[in-house]
Amino acid sequence: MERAYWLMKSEPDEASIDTLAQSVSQRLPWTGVRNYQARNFMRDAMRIGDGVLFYHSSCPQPGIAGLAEVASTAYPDTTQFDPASPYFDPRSDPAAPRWLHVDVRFVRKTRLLGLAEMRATHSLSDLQVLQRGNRLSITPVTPAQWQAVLAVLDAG
DNA sequence: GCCAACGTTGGC
DNA sequence: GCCAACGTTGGC
Repeated sequence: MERAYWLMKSEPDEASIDTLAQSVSQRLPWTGVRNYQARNFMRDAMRIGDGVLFYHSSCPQPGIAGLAEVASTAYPDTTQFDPASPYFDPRSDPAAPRWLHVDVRFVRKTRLLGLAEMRATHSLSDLQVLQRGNRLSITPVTPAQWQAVLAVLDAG
């Protein structure tokens, strides 16, 4: 299967591109996804080696902050069973975990490609994350969109 | 299956 | 803090 591409949102207060870069293995479990569509992308469509645009959300400067790579297939998210976790889900059955996640590996930081610039750039205008009403924390990116993002990053 | 109420996301 | 948009829940 050929390499696919994704945009994954993270709140930098929780996990930023620097968190990923500075983690021991430069690799983090993408825990906390509690949306079925986003979960299904990880479970059904992601493959090891897929490219990831690391996006900072809910922060002063939202935008793409770096590149990463899918580093595992999907496996159960342990935070769903931890009552102390904000991601605790009392309705999830340990025998059939509801929530899964992949691991993500650091590739490199980029300049911050801010949301306003993304919106102002024609070649990026069809990115799913920019579409009206989109709230998904994980969205697919086409090979053409991936190339366009890299080109815009280089141009800046 | 419908749909109103409620919760969450996330930019501004 | 506001609010648009969308997802989830649960009564019926």
